[in-house]
Amino acid sequence: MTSSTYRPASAAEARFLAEYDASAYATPLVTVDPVIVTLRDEQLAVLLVKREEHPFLGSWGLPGGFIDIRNDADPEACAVRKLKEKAAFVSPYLEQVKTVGGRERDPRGWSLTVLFFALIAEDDVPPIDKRLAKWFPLSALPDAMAFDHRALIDCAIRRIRAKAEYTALPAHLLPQRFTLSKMQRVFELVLQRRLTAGAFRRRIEPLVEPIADCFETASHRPAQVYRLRPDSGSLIFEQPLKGARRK
Amino acid sequence: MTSSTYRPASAAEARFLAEYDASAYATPLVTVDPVIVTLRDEQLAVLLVKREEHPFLGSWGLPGGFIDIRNDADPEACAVRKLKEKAAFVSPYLEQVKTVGGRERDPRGWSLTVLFFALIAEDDVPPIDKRLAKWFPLSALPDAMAFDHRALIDCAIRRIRAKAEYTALPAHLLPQRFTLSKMQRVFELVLQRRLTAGAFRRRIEPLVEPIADCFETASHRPAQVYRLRPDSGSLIFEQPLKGARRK
DNA sequence: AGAATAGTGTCTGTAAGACATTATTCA
DNA sequence: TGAATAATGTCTTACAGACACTATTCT
Repeated sequence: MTSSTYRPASAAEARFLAEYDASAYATPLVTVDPVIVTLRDEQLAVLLVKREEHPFLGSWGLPGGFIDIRNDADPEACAVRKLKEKAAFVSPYLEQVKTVGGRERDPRGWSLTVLFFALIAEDDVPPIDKRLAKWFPLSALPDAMAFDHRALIDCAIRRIRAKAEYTALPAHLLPQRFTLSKMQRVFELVLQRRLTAGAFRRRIEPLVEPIADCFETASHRPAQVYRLRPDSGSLIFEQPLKGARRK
Repeated sequence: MTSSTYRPASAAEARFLAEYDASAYATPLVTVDPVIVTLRDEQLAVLLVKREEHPFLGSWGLPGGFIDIRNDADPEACAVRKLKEKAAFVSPYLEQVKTVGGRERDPRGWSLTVLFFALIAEDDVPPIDKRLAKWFPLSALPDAMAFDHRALIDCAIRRIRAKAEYTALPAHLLPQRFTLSKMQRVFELVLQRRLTAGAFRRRIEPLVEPIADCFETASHRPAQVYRLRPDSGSLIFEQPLKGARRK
């Protein structure tokens, strides 16, 4: 299958392309693996599916799979499709991490996988079919997982934690409306350390805007409800976080 | 070709693997493209090769190519092989950027490429066959390039520039021994702005060590020669650079 | 001596962390 | 009134950028 919109530069090139047979060469198996991350019970959790096919039949693994060159426009589209097939996620934040591959990572042969992570707010998590998929907190991942998926998860989580130091990435784990206390808690869970409220607010304030007359009320002072500023774009801070608070 | 070291979990899985034919499914074309970067005449420059095959015959493109699943252990090994095939680079710094793919980027069909960049010191650049390959300064890249290689170069350069803000990545563009002034100049060229000597030295000093009694001499005060500290590892700074100097 | 670059010392501004204090609600 | 959390104000510290000043060599 050759591309349709491309205009060959010469008759010789057109002939070459007409005769080109991509299947004549041995290529790697190519998959996409999304690490779908949310917060559950104050813990980072990832969605795993139970494999219904060989190899690793019955093991837990990432909800990924082969790129379908007929239907996927690009790797991102493939990742979105995988997310849709497992559950009707509402356009979560999706980011490519890296590509890993080699001769040994898949017993079916030389394989390459494009690793993504997706962040989704706890409130936006759709119900899942518990026979097929399950949320695992990071602290209680299954012992034996399919392929190198355990290493892939570690890699994606490292990336998320690293970016939380100098961007507002964890904001994508929050619902659209949130209080700054909730937001701080999410950052603390991702960063695995306590932050001080003053510094956190100063840092995050330029990226959020209060929703007028909207407060979250409880048996204490009501909390202003915020949303991300529509123009806050990449959510990058000038300064990385420095330390942790002592108490 | 299935992996040899894997031990199937069951007889059924062993049977499945024995009968698995990876070539039965349509897979993308899979390539690796390294953006080889050095400094020439006070400018960032990339190595391009003239394509000797269709498509884009005669155009300049990145010195990449197909993954050879027989000989390449993983994508990094493939990138190293590509670098070796074009010139005997001495183990340059190599980093994966991202993977791009889709239906339209290669007229031969749905293709995926794993993008890398390599950094190499001007002094370590081996001589190249000028009929096959050529260094292009970033400011004077060829107008029409093969595939989406122009966009790939832009992407790799953006990554290098971004990391120069919070890591000592540009150090890999220096020879093993260098003066701090030379180092500062390299950072300035990568960052495209002037830096102040005081702040730069404070920042970089923990990552380098002076070589005893080794000075670079000229018609002015001799400059201490430094090398990277062997333990400086990932070369990450606590603080990102903030601004530029005025004059 | 003067040119040229290497290298240092110090001031200032900015922003982070610490922490005490005030604010507001409900039980 | 007290518990609980929200939100603010201020002090201290760390470090980047500015910039003047000293150091050392060669011509």
